[in-house]
Amino acid sequence: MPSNGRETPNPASGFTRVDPAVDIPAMERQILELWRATKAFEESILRRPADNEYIFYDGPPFPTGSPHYGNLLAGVIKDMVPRYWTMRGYRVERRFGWDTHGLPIEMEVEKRLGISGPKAIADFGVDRFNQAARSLVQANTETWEALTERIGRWVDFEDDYKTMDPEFMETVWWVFKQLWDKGLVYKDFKVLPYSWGASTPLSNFEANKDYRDVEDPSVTVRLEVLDGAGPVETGDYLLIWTTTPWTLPGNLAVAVGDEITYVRIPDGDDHYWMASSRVTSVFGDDPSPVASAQGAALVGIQYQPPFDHFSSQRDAGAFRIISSPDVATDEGTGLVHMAPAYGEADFYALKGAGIDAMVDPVDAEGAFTEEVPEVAGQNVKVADATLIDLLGESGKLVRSGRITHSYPFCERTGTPLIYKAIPTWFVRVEDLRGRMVEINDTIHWVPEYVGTRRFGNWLVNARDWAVSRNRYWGSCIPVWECSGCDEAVAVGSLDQLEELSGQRPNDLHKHVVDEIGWPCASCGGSMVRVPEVLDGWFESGSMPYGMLHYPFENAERFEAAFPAKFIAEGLDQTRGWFYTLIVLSTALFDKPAFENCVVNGLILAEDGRKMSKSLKNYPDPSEIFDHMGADALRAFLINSPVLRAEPLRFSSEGVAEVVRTVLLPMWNTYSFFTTYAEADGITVADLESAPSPGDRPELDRWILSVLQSLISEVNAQMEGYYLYNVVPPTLGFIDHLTNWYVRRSRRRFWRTRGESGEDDADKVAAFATLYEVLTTFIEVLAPVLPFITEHLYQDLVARHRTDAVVSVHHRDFPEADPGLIDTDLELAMEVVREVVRIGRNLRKKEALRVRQPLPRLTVLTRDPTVAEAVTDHAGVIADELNVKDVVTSADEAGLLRLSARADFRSLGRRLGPRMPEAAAAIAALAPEDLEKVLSGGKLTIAGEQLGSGDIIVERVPQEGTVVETGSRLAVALDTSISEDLVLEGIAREVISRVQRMRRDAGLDVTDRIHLGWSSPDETIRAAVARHSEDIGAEVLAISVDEGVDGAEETYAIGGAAVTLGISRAEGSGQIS
RNA sequence: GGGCCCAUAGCUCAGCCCGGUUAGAGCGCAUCCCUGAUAAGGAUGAGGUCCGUGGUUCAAGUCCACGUGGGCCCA
Repeated sequence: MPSNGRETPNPASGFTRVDPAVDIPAMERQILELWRATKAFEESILRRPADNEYIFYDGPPFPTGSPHYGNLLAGVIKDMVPRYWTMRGYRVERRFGWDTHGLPIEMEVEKRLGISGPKAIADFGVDRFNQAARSLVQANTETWEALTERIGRWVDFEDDYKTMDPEFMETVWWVFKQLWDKGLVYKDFKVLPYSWGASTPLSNFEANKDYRDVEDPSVTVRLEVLDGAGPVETGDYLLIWTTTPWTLPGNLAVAVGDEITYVRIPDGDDHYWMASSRVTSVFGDDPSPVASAQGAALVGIQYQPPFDHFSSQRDAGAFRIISSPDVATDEGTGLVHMAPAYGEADFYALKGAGIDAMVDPVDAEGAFTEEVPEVAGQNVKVADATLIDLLGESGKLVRSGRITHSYPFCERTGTPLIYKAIPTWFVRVEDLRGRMVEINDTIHWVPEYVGTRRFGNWLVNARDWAVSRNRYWGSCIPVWECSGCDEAVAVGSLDQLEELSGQRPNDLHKHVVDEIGWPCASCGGSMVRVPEVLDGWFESGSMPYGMLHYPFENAERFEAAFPAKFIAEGLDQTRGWFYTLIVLSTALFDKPAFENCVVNGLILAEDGRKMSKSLKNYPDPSEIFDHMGADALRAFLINSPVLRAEPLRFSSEGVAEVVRTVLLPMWNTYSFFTTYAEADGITVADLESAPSPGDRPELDRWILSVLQSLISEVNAQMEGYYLYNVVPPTLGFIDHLTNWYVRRSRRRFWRTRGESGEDDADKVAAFATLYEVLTTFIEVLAPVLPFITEHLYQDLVARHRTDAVVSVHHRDFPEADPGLIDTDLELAMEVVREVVRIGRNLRKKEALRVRQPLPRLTVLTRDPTVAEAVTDHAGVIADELNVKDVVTSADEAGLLRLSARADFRSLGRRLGPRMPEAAAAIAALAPEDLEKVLSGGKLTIAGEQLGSGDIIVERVPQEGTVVETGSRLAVALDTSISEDLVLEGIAREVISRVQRMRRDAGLDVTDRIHLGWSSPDETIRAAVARHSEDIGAEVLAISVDEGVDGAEETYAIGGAAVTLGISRAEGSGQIS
């Protein structure tokens, strides 16, 4: 493989002028064509050695709808990094992945089929339902492919992975079996939102979709204390309150808050306990507590439950007061009825109290079972009334009313939701927690805080993971249970399934697997698969293994390539993919699943709100592509706060800015190069014959040095995954290149070739330098701007070299050549640019246009390095600022005066409270004292010996001078304008006017003209006459004659008129 | 209710980790320059109670606490 720049050039190959006006989107579409035609992406992988892999994991998105900016952003990051490491010589495979299972897909399928809920799905047929889900997934992938390609993301859609592939699903079984064998899986109850209408638990997300204001019972119930202790006497009553009387048969405890104060209120012969702060809401304004206690003191007291159907549960610890941190006193009585089957907080409070009891007398359709015979068969909401009556009859009802409140409903069936304990499979994440935290510490997160704080905190508090879902379209929980005994088997492969059942299905979805069973090995009963499917996150967390069908295939490859070097996703994946990847990799391999993780923030619409299709508050991505192109969008996104995991307000203005500040300057430079290369007939052979960089003029060495510095900076940032630090130094480089190198070099490119050997050498050096800079710069930017860099590569490199690699993305990423870096030179040029900047500022302030030559510019400095930089570049400065002479001087008498202030940083620590006093004294120092300090002397101020390290002496211009100070120097302009200079200034004005006429006449930059002029003004006549030769040379006039003839224009210069006329000379248009 | 993040110019953001007295950039705006990159390019300028309150300190945009507003995630 040839390394960069070593391909065989076609020596005769010349360059073709490129129009500076560019249609970027059209150019990008051509590049897409080129990539397709040359299979550039596939090649970029194959040409890197297979034993030098860089592993990237692509987090699988749901194929619902079309990709939004968040997906595109993730795509850009996932493209830029692999492109970079590919250019660094690694083989970076990029297989696209699809998260094909899960609730969002099922919901979409239900919508399309017009059915809803488990009953409807069962009637429709799980097999047909799953088939519909599969078709939907396949149909939706196309828009993704189109937009992904358009943004320039190179990723393999052909060899993609899908979580619904049988191979992937088999690996998921294997993963589950690993956990099972390690004892990390268990089954328990989990309280979930439940729809009796649909006979199914819902996700929290679904449960939040339909809240309605409804009227419900509001009952206060008294529960008799059975074993009083302390201030609580036997026979006292605990007051509880609920809006769901149907949960009272399931009551197993009453909760208090440890810190809450409870009081004993007498009422007739009875005494009631409740939270002090809630007394008036129950008893009105005249409560007279006779005793009080903190909640913690009440814990353990036994009471008589509202109903006695489950009184045997007392042996399990039920019907006692327990403590719960969730008890609040903003409603109710501060004594909270606990029915663990019907409330998540209840469930955990009993667990926390060590009470292993649970009763659930409500069936799947929301009706009471025979366990509560009084209401058996009644729906819970219907049973409410009966139960309230029963409480009244038993004397337990204290108050009964109605309350209107907001309550969740089932979005699909319109029935009220209840909470209900559902058997659920868990992974023991809490056992893995410590190790997960340690493993997380080895991961490099960008930005860092996401990993160390946000994700780290999440890990420390990780709870066991509920991995089962009562759904249909997903990987199955591969557990078979015996109908007759406790036997349970986890199946981890098709081989095992075949061995057990004699069957080997080619699809592992629920409708197939549920049909498979075998006789129980211990009791001869039948082994039946449990009904649940796996959480989709379990599958995406299994992606590193599932993608390769590990361990059934690719075992060696996987082991060599795990963990991944790099992943990138949004901040919302903290609890999602990042988490499940780590849980599973820790459980299975005791390793992280990835080494570097780039986390991006959320993209908001320009108005700061979420992007919303219905609000139309953001431009369609394809609009951006059509108007400004993918490169601009990529650079905009990469350079934005989303790369720091912060939200970004998307604005197409920002994208347009990238076009203006990055793409157009690059294109302009490219156009500039090709224009003059063509005009001069520069060939590749000419470029090759240029002197080696070290022997070229300083300006060339300078820009090459700046380029090398940029290369080393970009490499450092990319190696650290700080993608957001790549664009800013690039912008700085573009400024150096266009506003200094090209501008300063222009005349070198124009000089007529062949007039002098010395000029030719300089010209070729300039062309070679600009060529090398451009062709290297595009390599640096190729990962960010894959299109424009490819275009330039094709035209500037590939065209001229017979065995060049076909794409810029196949080249090796540049590495900085320390031999070309000259920091002294870079520093000197900074000084020069500063002098020029200050000089322009001065001219502006003094209203002295640059076209008017001035006699002298003086740089005031005592720094020999600065003085040397100025002296060495006096010509450049003189040219830029149109002055006749540039000198340096250390003598600032009459121009600058000294001014002092304290160096707080060094003095503050030493002086402490005496600081303000010293600062005032320093500001008031006399010039002689300052001179003394400057020459190394010490002064006694505030009782301290202070020297040059403590006092900052600055020079400021004296009033009435044409002087301006910079950070390390001052610039003085001599503004006396002699007669000669006036004439020269006029000549420059004339040149300027003629150039404008040339442009307005549409002449080519190489066209020769005849110039005629006339003026009634003596001074102008003198000026033009004296400088006619210079004028002619500047405006490419082969004759300059008094008397106008042809197209003419009259201008005012310094209040006097001049008439100019130009005409194109015959035979012009030759090489200049 | 909890965790994390953010709040600096009209807009988008640096600066904050490690405190130092004149807070920067780009865009936009205004004024001007250049005219051989020209449907480009450049310079200069105006514009800031650094969200609020309190604290620590000789010194706070920067550190601490509390609050306000916004975001993400979780409950």
